[in-house]
Amino acid sequence: MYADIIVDISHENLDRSFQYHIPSELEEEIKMGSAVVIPFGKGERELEGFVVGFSEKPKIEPSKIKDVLRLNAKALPVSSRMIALAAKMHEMFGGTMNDALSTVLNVKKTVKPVEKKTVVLNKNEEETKILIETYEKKHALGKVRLLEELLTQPQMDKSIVTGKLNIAASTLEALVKDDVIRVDVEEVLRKANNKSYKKITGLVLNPEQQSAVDTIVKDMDNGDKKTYLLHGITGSGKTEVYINVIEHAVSMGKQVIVLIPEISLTYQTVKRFSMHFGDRVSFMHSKLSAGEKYDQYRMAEDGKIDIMIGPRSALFTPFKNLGLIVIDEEHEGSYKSDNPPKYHAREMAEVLADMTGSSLILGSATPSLESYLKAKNGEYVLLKLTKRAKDAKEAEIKIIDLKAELASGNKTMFGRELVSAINDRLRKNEQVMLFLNRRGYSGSVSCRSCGKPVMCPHCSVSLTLHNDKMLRCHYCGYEIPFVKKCPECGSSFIGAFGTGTQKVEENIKKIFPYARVLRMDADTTKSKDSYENILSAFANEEADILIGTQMIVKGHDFPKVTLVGILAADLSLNVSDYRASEKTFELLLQAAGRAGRDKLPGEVYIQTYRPDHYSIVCAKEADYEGFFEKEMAYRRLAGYPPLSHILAVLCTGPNEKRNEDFCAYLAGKIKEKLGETGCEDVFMIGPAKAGLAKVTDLYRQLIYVKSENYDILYKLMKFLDEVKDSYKDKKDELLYLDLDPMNSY
DNA sequence: AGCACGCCGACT
DNA sequence: GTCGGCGTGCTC
Repeated sequence: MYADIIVDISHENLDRSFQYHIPSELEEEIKMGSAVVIPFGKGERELEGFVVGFSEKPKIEPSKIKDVLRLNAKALPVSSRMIALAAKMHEMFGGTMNDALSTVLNVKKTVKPVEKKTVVLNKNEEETKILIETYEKKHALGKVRLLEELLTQPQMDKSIVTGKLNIAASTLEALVKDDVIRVDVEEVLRKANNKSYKKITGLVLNPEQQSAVDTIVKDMDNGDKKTYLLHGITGSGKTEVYINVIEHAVSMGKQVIVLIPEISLTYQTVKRFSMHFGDRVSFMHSKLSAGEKYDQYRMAEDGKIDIMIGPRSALFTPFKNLGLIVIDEEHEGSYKSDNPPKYHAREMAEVLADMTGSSLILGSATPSLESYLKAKNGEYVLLKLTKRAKDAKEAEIKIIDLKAELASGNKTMFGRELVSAINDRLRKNEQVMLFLNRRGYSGSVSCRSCGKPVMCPHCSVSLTLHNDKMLRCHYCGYEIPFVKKCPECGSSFIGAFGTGTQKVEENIKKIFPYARVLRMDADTTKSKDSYENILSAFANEEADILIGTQMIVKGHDFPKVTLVGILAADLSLNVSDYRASEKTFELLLQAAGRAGRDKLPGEVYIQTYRPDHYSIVCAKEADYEGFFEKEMAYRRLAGYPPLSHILAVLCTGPNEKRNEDFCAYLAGKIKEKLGETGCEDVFMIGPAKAGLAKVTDLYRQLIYVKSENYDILYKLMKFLDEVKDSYKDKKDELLYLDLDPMNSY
């Protein structure tokens, strides 16, 4: 009997299985997914690997095949379901099989359990008293101290004994040896969700929520596994729907995975769910320690929890009886992985749901075009929530035309209506959120004489001015003091253009000197708890105005916020990315959703130079349907996803010329390949300098290949992955392949 | 990845 | 003459 084994080294040359002979004594134990130790290479060095298949016959000359050494005791065995999931991921999104395996096995190693040690008295009272006397005679004061303490309480934490009582380890050992005491060891699982929350029961649902729940529950009862797109406006209570459906799934003995877009949303989501499901809820994300991760993994496997919450990686929780997957804010770009395998959590969730017969709920106020299209085509069941829960009314959205403001002499960054609205809220003791999608003090710094912006020497972007008088690159972190003279022409007419959150904060403090202002962006949230601190300070009404970048718009619930100002809606609209309109629309609706979430009515001001752009007009009307139609028409015309597909081929390297040559070589290969298969409807764009032509001193060349046929692009991706090594002059050049990219390069 | 083999330059 | 540079190739 032979096993196909993947070695635990992530390298292309090793990205295949190797056949090993299974010694007869291991035949019983080795299973699909077993972690094994194998001899590898000339040096017979011992490597770890995973069994991904079995075969009766040797595929190569039998004398070359070595024996499996043993099972890898340190590693967790992987269920064959996870191996299959990894294989599917590898197949769908490229990368090495090992990358796929390590993504799926986000917990690989067993970690020593935390042990709770208790010192227990082994003798009765009389015997102990006699012992104390004899020890006193021997001047064994430590033993006396401990035994006297144990007479009052026969069981003590070892940490108290060695700590507070200051008993030496040798003293304990001696007593254990003489059978006077014993030390009991108990394994303690590190609970990630270690807080307890007030329990809530009996949610009252409005008719829309109830009907959504009923639809899903009915299908579940009938064993009908489906995917649902829950399209609910902000504040419509999607979470209540999740909770009710989860309750049903759990009552059927099923387990549930809930995906959230970001680690930062973990705390509030866990709190929400724990209030209903108590300690049957846990969470898992990359910031947990290895031990914590391992214990969450075990708790899931042992059925000690029912609900796992977390970002992308939580999808791979090893539940025995998975019945439901929920993906909240399914439109979020963060569900697509940045590093290989560049998988999309939504698509992997579909695979996993198919494999396990689980239901899948995708929830969003602004569904991705991909999902909405599928819902319209009947692939997903569309469920709508059109009313805000808790009798809250939808916020009123107003547009401020910055062109008109400028024409009438207002040169500030705040429209007059917005200023008076802020004044009004400050007077009424209500809260305001101001949103600007650019951190730092201002945008670029450029010379008024020669017109050249000050650039980062390592990346092809202009430096951003911060209020500590430093110019910083937001891509590589390079910084220099603010230059007084233009580095190009020496002119001293140099100035900063555009506005960042720091400048907004400064100006707001000037206009409203008495307002208490908080700012939240990448610069103020560097330390571990800063994120939570700022949000809780604002929630506790320790501030009147919260200024921030997009991180403030996601899912937070501040009942006292009645005014949201979007200072420059155009910032996200003007980026060169085919998703710009979609992202802007999402952002505007999400931001608008922060206003008036409770009893107080909300108001939203959108400042823009392009008041007629459809993503702004549709956001004002909260008209998702209208936006969808217009955006789909644009995508159809331009041949963009979801109607068409794109393969991004990015080449990087430290030498500009060599990198260009490498990319040109690949472009030639693409042409050859396409000519060969005779595809009419495949278009290659490029090669050309990427939008970001240089990052951290690496030059970037880009090719886009578009086609309506996903298969062709997929095959092309595999093909490029194979031929890239046939380029002879390749040195430090790297190739990145991304199918239907979520961000622009 | 990591290790061995192999074919050329400066040294005890 | 040899030691060691790292380019090349292979791993069941």
